[in-house]
Amino acid sequence: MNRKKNSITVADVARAANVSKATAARVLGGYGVASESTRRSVIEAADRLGYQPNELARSMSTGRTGLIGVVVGDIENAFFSRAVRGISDTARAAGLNVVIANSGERPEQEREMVSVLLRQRVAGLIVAPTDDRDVRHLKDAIKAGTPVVTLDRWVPDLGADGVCGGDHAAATEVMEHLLVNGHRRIAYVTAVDLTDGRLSDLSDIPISAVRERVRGFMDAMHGTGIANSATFVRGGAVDSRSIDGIIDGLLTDEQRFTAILASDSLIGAEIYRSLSARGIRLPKDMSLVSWFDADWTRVTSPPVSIIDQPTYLFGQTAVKRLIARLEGQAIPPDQIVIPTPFIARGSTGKSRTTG
Amino acid sequence: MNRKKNSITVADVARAANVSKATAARVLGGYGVASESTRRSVIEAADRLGYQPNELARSMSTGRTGLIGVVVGDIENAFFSRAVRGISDTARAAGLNVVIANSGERPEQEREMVSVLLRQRVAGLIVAPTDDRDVRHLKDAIKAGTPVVTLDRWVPDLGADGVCGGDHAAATEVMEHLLVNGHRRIAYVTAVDLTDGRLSDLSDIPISAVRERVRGFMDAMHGTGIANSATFVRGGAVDSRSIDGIIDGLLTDEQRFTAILASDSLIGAEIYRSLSARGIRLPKDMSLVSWFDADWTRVTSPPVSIIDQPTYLFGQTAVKRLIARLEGQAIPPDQIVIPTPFIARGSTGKSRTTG
DNA sequence: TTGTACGCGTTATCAA
DNA sequence: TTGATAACGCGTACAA
Repeated sequence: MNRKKNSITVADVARAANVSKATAARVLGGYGVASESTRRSVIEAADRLGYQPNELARSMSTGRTGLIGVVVGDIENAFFSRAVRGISDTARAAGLNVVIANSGERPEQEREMVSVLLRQRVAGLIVAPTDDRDVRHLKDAIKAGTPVVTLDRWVPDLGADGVCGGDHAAATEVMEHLLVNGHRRIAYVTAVDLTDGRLSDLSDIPISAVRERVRGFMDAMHGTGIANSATFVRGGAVDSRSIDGIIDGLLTDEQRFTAILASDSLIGAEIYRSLSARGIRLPKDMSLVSWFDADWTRVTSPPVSIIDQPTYLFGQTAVKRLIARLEGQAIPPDQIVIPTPFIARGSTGKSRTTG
Repeated sequence: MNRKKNSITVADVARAANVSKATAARVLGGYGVASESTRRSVIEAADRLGYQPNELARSMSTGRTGLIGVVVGDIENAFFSRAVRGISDTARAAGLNVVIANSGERPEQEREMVSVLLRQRVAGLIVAPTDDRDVRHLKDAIKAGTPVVTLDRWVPDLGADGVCGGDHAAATEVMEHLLVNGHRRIAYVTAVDLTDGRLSDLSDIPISAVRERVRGFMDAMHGTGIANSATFVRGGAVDSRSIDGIIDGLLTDEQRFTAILASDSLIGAEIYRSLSARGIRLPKDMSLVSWFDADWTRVTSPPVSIIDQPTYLFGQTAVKRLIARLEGQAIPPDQIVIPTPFIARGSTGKSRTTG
């Protein structure tokens, strides 16, 4: 066993302070009792030697790591990085440390990351599950005693708490706004991979957040007597190229679309860019609404109407719930819905066909 | 000692497979030798019981964690989150895991986070140091055998490798562009806290990246015979309010400023917004350049000229260097400079005073 | 108030 | 090819 670094241990400190290992451990660990004099000499010896407690050994001994694992879809997405900030700040304040991992919105990688974190013996997990139908790894974690809180997404039969936005309500709110302004041909654009880019059934959408929004979208459409609203949903919006393709499709469609809903701010930005490049003016030629209050939505002309998702709060709430679980609260798992209000800005106006 | 979760251990697997602990450990750990038959029965027992190796115990035994610690200024800043992505991807590919922490650009918190990571026994550290003059914690880490690579910033006497942008060169390039276009009254806006918001000496800037840019900025100004260029540097740009104040100051200054350099993309976005709100037109009334190719710079009208910092590459490079250190390469620590080219877009044009 | 001795789950050494 | 057994650094009954 070739130890690489030989860091200072309690034994070293004990020796230097002429006390037993146990005594040194007690004052350094801040538990048990010790006389003022020995306490002083131990502490003196400790920072003379530059003692740094070994958190690994401590965890082995106590059985708890004080670590919480977080698996997000993409840390580069401000949606998630802000949530991570909320998680970190709140966890830190509670004396917990945070380990972050990316799933890249890929189920295999999500499973892999969860496994890594479990082997690291995290006390609990916060995960934004990539696919509703593929959550056995999360169920296993829960069964093995590691509480899980889902972030931004809700998986009913998982048995975990979930913190999500009010997706159906937000979609309804946006649609009301658009319908009142005379819009009827409205498209919903998402990154979700749909067969052929088109939606055949709601259950094809494996992420509850998106599914609920689309459900709200379609409910509203049906309410106005539009039957084929499923054809107004476009999937596969994953990069500039695919989004250019979708925009081209929408612009040349026999349905003369007057408004677009972007399922997240990355898609929103690409749509904005694509429309600008094609000389489409907002809101005159087209209205645009994006989920998430991203920086870019405030500097465009006109600024872009958004659904405000307070993801810092999402994260904060998720941690609080997780901590409650860690403390042994045995209430049934449930869904915590955080309101995500629609904020109208300049990118939405009256439909050109009526206004 | 109340163990909370009693996970399956090698001992359990060994018992189930009717072999000794040592044998089970060998096949599960993938080291040593074992006959094909025992290997099979051990593996069968392992995944029948759902064995998950305890990484903590493994680390205790081997003395290495396979963890690398990262301390960034703010994970919410796309500059850093992209770097973190570069770090994660590269580290993961090398079989290392990543623990991320925020310093909030505050020295105390940076020290605290480094300490936390060290206690976690990370194999190495990647840090964006908040203050050049306050790096004893990093020196201590290095001395104790944990290699450090600084990110985006270079601290000469630290004895650590550093991955940075070509800050002086980029500033020079931008300034050439602006000077050629007739600009002379150019302001540099940074978040760095300067006494009274004004710069008295370059050494007041505790972050090499900013210092080098300002140095390039002032060199170029001096080159045109402008002596008091230090007064063109404005500090304390930390939020909307302070930036509004700075913009107001610049617009009413007796120097009729025609161009502004934003030290990062958060500042850039706020400046853009502040200028727009005041009816200042780009580039007619004012030219603007921002560091970092943030999303928002591409959707404004006109799009904003930037200095492109490939921070994914920064992160990737930092990890590679760190791994080289972990493998024991004993070359002297040095600075790795990554080019950060100026990309002219619509926000920079001829100075109104000459054009 | 202090010290002894064992356990946590692994790896690694050395005999068998 | 296997199995006992001692580390690793810390917490913690229990005894002194």
